[in-house]
Amino acid sequence: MDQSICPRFERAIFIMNKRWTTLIIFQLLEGSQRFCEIESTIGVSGRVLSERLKDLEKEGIVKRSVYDETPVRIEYSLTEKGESLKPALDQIQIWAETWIEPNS
Amino acid sequence: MDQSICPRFERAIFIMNKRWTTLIIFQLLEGSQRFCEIESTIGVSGRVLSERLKDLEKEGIVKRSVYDETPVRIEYSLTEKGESLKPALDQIQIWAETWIEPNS
DNA sequence: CTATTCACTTACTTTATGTAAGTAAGTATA
DNA sequence: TATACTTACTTACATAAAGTAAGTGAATAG
Repeated sequence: MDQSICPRFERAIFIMNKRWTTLIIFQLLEGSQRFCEIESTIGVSGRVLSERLKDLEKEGIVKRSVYDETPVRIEYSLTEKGESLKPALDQIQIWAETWIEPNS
Repeated sequence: MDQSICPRFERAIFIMNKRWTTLIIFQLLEGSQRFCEIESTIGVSGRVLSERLKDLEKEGIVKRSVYDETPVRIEYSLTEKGESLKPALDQIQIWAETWIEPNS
């Protein structure tokens, strides 16, 4: 490589640029959700969702909470680090509203 | 699917969430660049770069300009639609500066 | 000539994702 | 008391996407 890109930015992109990740975070910005809710809302397969949620937990972006009811309830939510991605996703939303046609 | 995500946002994510796309756009925000410059700066393979530039051209985000010099010079730059992704990428950069450690 | 550069393309390998079935723990129904 | 059903996954296998490396054609340098 000749020059190089800011390594923090590159790492941020590395995290967010995996398929489904941004959509999962976007979904969790609405509030905490269960596995099958995320699965059915965004249309990701369970196999990949499970993988992504683990990655995001490791990155400290998502928190997994187990509620010991019967039956047990497991909810995923954003940490502070995750919540603070909101301005970035908001900007993508603004861009989309301006530049993406509703029918494409 | 139970509910559904805003289709414009989903489409925006569909475009941007392919591997390398965001990095290519980020790179072109610096100014127009040649194929091999992008290739060597971000470390993407020629095979994928070629594919992505074509996709981004179709989306109206990137413009390909041929300068008929000897040897011919081909430069890629952002259209207005592409440039207007800057605020979104800026927000990712801000997030990265706050939340990503330099050594990870 | 021969070598080299640029902007790609092609062929082949490796990795990522999708699909579908399976599992374990518990609840509800017949 | 079976049987079926739900949730939150995991596993096995098939397909799609990306990486690697070599090749192409046009031009220019030595």
